[in-house]
Amino acid sequence: MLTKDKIYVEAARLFQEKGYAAASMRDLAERLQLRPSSLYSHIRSKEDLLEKICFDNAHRYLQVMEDCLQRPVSAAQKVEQLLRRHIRIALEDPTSITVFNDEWRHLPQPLLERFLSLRRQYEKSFKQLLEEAMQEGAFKARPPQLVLNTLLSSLLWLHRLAAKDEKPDEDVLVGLLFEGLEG
Amino acid sequence: MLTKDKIYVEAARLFQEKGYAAASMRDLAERLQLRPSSLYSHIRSKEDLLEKICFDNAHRYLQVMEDCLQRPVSAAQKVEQLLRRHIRIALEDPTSITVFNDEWRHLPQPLLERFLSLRRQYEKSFKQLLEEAMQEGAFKARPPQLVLNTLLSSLLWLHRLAAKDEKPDEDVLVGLLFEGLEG
DNA sequence: GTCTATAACTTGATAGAC
DNA sequence: GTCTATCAAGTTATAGAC
Repeated sequence: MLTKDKIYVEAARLFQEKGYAAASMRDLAERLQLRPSSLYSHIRSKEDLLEKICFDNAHRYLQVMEDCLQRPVSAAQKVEQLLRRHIRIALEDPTSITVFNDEWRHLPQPLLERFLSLRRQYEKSFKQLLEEAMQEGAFKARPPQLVLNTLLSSLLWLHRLAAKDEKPDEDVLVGLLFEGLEG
Repeated sequence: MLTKDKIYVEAARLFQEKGYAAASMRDLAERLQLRPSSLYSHIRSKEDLLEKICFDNAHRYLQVMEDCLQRPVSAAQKVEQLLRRHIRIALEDPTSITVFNDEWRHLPQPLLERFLSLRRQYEKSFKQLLEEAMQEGAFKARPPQLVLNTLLSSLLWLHRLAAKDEKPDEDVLVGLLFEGLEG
């Protein structure tokens, strides 16, 4: 694996563990068994690391959204697929949801606006899908923004289980979201 | 209001906005129209600010838990009360859930362990309540840890609405958690 | 592409006048 | 209890030898 790629992988882990602001380039260098200055032969700045991590994941989620929208199934089934893909991404690559959700606010200013724009685009598609499913009668009619926020937030804890062997069951989790506590 | 209290209030807001690590004592002083050094006539350190915010909220949630456990109602109804109290706290004092959930990891080491102990205590009570409700047949039987994490996470977005006038409806949110998307 | 050395700056916190 | 002045340590990043 290229040193550059190793740096990005380790940076994502470090940002997840300590948060972007509390993570230092010294930390990062030490984990890679390099001197801090050597990092700069591969990357331009700490902010570049955050930028790549945030935007790679933003595009990944937008790609997932596109895939799900194209499927020839009902809106409710598209939502289910979307949730399942979210769960899988969170379990396979736990840094993704964390950085995507918690650390983007540290992006420097024109990037921050671009990032928020992608995020709004994603949320807009998701909300439309929820509204469709409600019109179909598959979902109970509720304010789509509230439902969207609740759904996305409810998956946020998944990344914490990264280290543990015991992964939560995808079907049970989807069941909980679809049927609620009362099931 | 005492200067000391103003400092704590503003610190909580600042930590919520920028995160503990990215928030500087200079930021804080400026918002209070003080010189940075003046802060230290009222508080001992930046860490003290985080400590108070985290532990005050930990005790507040434990108090809410105690209140709910003592009510002479079914386990499922206790869970509902607990969720409603969580929602109200998040809407009334949006810094609470945020700092309590995101910034505690920056507590210095013996405090961190004490904090996690309180948190485990809270989660243990909550899990027991969920298990009771499942045994009563009010809730579908699912791994309690999964349900707990999903519930607590699903409320995390509430703090973002702090500024907006439009607050989400408590009943709709509780309905979504109890009945799921399909309602 | 790694290293040593260091520049330029920000951080939390203190000393001491008023 | 606020201020000015300042410190010691930590930060990102660069220069230049090898």
